[in-house]
Amino acid sequence: MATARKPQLKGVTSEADGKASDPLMVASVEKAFRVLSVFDRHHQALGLSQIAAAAGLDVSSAQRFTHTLTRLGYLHKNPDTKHFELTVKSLDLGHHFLRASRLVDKAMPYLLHLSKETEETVNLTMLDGTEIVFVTRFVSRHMLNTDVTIGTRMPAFCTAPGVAILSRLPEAEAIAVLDKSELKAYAPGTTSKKSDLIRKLKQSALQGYATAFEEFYHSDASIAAPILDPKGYPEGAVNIATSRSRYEPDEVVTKFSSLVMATAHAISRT
Amino acid sequence: MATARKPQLKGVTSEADGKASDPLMVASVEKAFRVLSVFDRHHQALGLSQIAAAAGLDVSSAQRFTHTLTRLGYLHKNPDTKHFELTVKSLDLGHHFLRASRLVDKAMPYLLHLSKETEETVNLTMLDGTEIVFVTRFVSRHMLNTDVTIGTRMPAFCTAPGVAILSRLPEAEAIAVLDKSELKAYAPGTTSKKSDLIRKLKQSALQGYATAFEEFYHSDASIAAPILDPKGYPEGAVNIATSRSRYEPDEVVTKFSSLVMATAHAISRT
DNA sequence: TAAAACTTATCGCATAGCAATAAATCGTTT
DNA sequence: AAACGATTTATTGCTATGCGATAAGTTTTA
Repeated sequence: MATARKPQLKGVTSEADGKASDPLMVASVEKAFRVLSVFDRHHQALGLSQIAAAAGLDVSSAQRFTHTLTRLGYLHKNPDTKHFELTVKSLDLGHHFLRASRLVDKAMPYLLHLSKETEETVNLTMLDGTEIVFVTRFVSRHMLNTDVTIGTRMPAFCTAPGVAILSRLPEAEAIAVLDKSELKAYAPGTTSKKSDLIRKLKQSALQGYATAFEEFYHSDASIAAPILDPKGYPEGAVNIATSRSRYEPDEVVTKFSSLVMATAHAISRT
Repeated sequence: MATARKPQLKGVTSEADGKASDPLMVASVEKAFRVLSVFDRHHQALGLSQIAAAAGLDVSSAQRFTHTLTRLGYLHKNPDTKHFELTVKSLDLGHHFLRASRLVDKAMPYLLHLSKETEETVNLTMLDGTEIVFVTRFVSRHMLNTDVTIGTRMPAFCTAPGVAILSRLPEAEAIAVLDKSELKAYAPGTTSKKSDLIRKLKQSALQGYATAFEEFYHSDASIAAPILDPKGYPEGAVNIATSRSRYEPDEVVTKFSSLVMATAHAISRT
C-alpha cells in the first residue's frame, strides 16, 4: 500500500530533490506559495481540484492548504460555487516590503516631484533575476493602458530601466543576467543580439542613462537612470515612460535625460 | 525533558489554541507569514534572533523559516551583517491578486479616466474586516505626502470609502464592523460616536456617496461612492482624495460627488 | 582577552502533516 | 427524475517531516 507514494510527485521532481537534500527547508511553505500563485488573470476563481492540478498537489494537500490559507485570510471561498479566490489581504506582504524598503522610502518624494515636473509616467523598478519589477509608479494623464501594475515584471534586457541597472552591474554579473535571459524579440525595436546588448550597456554606462524604443511594448518609449548605493552598486532605476506617438526618440532624450539622471542621483545620494 | 516544551509559546497562546483543534491547519504556513510580516518601516533589516523574538518563535524555528523563505526568494540575507530583509519578490503575491481580481480589472480604466478628468488623486479601496485597503491609486500632482501606498490600511469607520462601503452593507453586518472597530478620534473631525456613525451611514446610503473631512488624517478631504455587485452588495469604493487647504467641504461635494458616483456606477454595471 | 550575544550546524524524537479512503454533495445526462 | 460521474468534505492511521534542544563556531562588546 505504501508503494503508490513515490510516483505521485509528477513533474515537480526536478525542484523536489533540491529540497530533499536540504533539511532546513520547510516544504509546506513552498506548497502554500504554490497554491497562492496559481491565481492570475485567467484563473480568478478556482475549485479545489483545479487548484490541486495547477499547483501540482494531490487533492488532500490542496484541501489542507486552501483551508489553511483561507483561515489566514489570503483566500476566500465562495460558499455557493465552492470556488476560491485571492483576497485583498494578499496585498499585505507587498505592503510590508514597500514600507520596509529604504530605497522606496528615499525615492518616493523625488519620483513624485519628477512626475509633477514632467507630467509623464514615472516608475521605480528593481532587478530580480533576469527581470525588472515595477515597485512604484506615478501614472500621468497621458497613459492609456492600465496593464502595468505594481509587481509587474518585464525582461531586463529590453527595457530602459533594466539596461540602466545592468549597465552599472559588475560586467560578469551583467553578462550572467544576459545569458540567463531568453533574448527574443518582443517588439519591432528589440535589441536581442548579445553583442549589441553589451555595446548598449557600455554606452548606457557612459551616458548615465538608458533608452528603449519599442523594445518590449509596441509604441513604448522609455528613458531610465540607475540608482546607486554608496559603493556604486545599482539598487534600482528611475524611468519615464511615454509613447512613440507623442515623442520622437531624440525628443525623449533631450527633454528627459537630465531630469531622470538628476532624480536618480538625488535618490542615490540620500 | 519534554517538560520545557509547552511554555515556550509566550504571548501567542490565544491564537495558537484555535489551531490545535483544527486538523487541517498547517501551522508552518502561518509561521512563515508571521516571519514575513515582522518587517516594516521600523524593522527593515533584522538578525535571526530579532526575527525570532518579533515573530514569537524560538531561534531554531526562525532559522528554518528564514532559510526556507530565503531559498524561495522572499528574503535576502546580507552576508556581512547576517541580517535579513524582504526582497522585491514580496510584491508577487499582491500582483497575483491585482491580476486575478475582476473588480480591479473592471475598475482600472474608469479610475484612470476619473483621475484625468478631475486632476485629483483617485483610489480604489476594498473592505477587509474593520479596515479599508488601498488597492490601486492614481496620484495627482497636488498630492504632497507619499505615505499611502498600495496595501495601506485605514479604519473603515472614519474614511469616506469605508463609510461608503458600510452604508451598503446589510445593516447587521455594518453594525458588526462598527462594534469590532476601535471608535477613537484620529483627527479633529473624526466621527467616533456609534449613534452618529449609524446616522452617517444612513445618510450616505441615501445620498449615494460618503465624505470625510479631517476624520483620519489632518487636513484630508475625501469623497467616495460604493461599487456594487449585481446583487447590490458592496465590493469596494472609488474615492477622490484632496486636502482641506484646497477645497472647502461643500466644494468637494459640488465638484466631485456626481463624478465619483458616475464612476462607481459605471464600474458596478460592467 | 575574556565573555556575552548571536549565528550556524547537527540530531534524535514526537507530532504535525501526509495520503488514502469513505461519505456527502453537486451537476449533468439520458 | 433517476442514476451516474465528478468534486468537495470528513476521517484516520502511519511515518516522514519538521521540531526544538544542544553544541560548535563566529562576531561584538566590555
